[in-house]
Amino acid sequence: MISFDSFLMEAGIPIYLQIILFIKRGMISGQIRSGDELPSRRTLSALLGVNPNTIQKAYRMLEEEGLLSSHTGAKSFVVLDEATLARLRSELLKNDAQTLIDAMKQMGLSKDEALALIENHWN
Amino acid sequence: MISFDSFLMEAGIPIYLQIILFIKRGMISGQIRSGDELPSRRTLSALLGVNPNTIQKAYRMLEEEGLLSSHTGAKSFVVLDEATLARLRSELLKNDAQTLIDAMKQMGLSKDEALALIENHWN
DNA sequence: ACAACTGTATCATACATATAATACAGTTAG
DNA sequence: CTAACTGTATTATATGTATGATACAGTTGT
Repeated sequence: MISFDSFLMEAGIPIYLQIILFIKRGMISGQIRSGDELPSRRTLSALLGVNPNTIQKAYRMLEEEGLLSSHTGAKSFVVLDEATLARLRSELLKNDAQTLIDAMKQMGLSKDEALALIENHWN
Repeated sequence: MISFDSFLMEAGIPIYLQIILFIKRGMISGQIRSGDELPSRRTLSALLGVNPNTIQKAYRMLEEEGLLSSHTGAKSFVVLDEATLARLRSELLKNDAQTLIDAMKQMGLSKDEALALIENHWN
């Protein structure tokens, strides 16, 4: 069963999007693999202190993207092939990198200053 | 007059927050300085294609944070001292760095992999 | 003085997000 | 079989975000 122990709520971003991101990043890291069972909507709802409908919204969007399989009565599980995993990895990494780079450039930092900033804050 | 030429709308984040961030980052870069006049609510509204009330919300929050001064009838202008600027710089840089680092760690990247990612996407 | 601009305030509407309370249909384990 | 769990659907309510229209008060330049 997938663990949500390290899930931290972040203000400003919709909860259902945070859940989607958390699961996608888990897939990229290898902690979440094809065939893995997801916690039920009600279980995750209780675990995170979030309304079941919000969990359902996140799961539904993941299903529409083809990343999980859901059928009435049965537990939902992850569906992943190598091509999809590569696409996910590429999309998320590129987006995260570009977001930081745009912010750094707008604040007038050089590449080296940005790299040093990440270096210093890593631990 | 402060320029908003390089302002790009980003999906998913409230517009008024994007405007606030844009202005704060301009302050950090030195492009926006104490005493500078801001575009009027109506002018910026037309420039960005955004409702005047949304601009007002952003300006109002900046004023509540003490970063600008507004008085009925007169143009609003930036209010900045060195201590505030240092606080802004520290807050935004730390937040941006930590956001990226958390994402990279969750996806299982090492520090060197993260640094290489930024390095490769900088240009 | 006056016209044209400022900021400010209010009202209505629409959509997205999140919660709450139910209900029902399909599955799975004891 | 049956109880307890699944997913799914519906309805209602509240809040935040964004738009649109309008009004009024204070300023600034000519």
